[in-house]
Amino acid sequence: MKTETKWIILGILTTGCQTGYEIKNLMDASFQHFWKMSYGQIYPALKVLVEEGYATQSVVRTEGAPEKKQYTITLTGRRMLHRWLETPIHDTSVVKNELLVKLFFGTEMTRHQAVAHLEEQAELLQAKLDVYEQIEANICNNDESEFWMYTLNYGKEIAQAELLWCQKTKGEIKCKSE
Amino acid sequence: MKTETKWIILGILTTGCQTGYEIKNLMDASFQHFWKMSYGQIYPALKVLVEEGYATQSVVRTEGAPEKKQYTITLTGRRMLHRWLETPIHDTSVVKNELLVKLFFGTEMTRHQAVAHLEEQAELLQAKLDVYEQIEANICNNDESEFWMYTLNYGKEIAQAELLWCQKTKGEIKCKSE
DNA sequence: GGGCACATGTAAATCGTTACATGATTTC
DNA sequence: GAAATCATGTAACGATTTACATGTGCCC
Repeated sequence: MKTETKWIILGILTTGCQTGYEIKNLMDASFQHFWKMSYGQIYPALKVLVEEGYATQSVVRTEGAPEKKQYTITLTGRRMLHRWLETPIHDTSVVKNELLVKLFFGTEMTRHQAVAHLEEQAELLQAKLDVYEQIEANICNNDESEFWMYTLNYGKEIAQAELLWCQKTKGEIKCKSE
Repeated sequence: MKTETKWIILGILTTGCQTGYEIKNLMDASFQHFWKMSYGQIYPALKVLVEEGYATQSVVRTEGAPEKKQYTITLTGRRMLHRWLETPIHDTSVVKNELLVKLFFGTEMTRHQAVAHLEEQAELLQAKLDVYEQIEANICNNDESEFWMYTLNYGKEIAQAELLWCQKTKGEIKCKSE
């Protein structure tokens, strides 16, 4: 079990999410632009956290609802989380950018093709930006959302920069073909 | 074998690199900011490419140098590469940003800690930018480097945007603590 | 002789995704 | 009664990293 996965799940337990399902929802809603996880990672990680004493599990049976397993972070768990949060960030960045890879091999395609890729990417980025704007419009800017806002800002600003680069590069590629 | 890995190796074969070792070197020198690969992927991929008829292998024995295996892309290989280059880019982005994750859990650390992370990151970004500048200064701007330059520009502009965000966020975090 | 650059490769372990299995309740 | 949402989980597969094994030739 990669340690980061475990600590991130543990961290999410401090945000009000208590079940695997809720964790996955939070991931998809607020986290997906900087980290992704599947059920195949979440449920086993929760199990491990309980085994190690960093979280406790309780089964909740509500009438008129499916049974669910609530997880709560323990004191030891919180201490370990803080320890992880304090440690310096090592470059985990597993970057895979297919657009840049294909563009790198630009001499093997037509300029028209390269431009088409950039245009498609620009559209996707614009859509991403629109989503971010919508999210921002829908949250009340309270104390609890402070740190989330920083990560959202990151997403917005990087997408913006990517969009600008797309436009600029498109222009340069067209320019050179004349 | 993930198809992308194979096509990327095949693409690199068109850039003048002919051995696994050279491919790895190119990767580390020009590619590392948007895709990474280890020998454990490169050598098996080369083997597969030969098996599928997309590349040929020849063993070269030079006096006073270790034996090496040169790979050359075949006509079929080039045709398949072009086909891959033409296909639309699907979002492969496997983003893992530990800084954003830790910042997301900002309420679980001191503001001082959060700022420290941002400062450390800013330094790393500045170092990255310096490396990019140096690379740019050392290459002659000929036709062959055109597409590589675009990917380098991407790296520079995104790093720049990240740096700005670091600075801005640092300010906001400090501001709120007073 | 030590260290470095060149050069190739694999096995094991780890990590992560996908697809599947299951089943309750609610809404249309 | 169909579809959507809530809810949990795993097995198989695929991808990737890490560590190891091996050897040459050159320079100090």
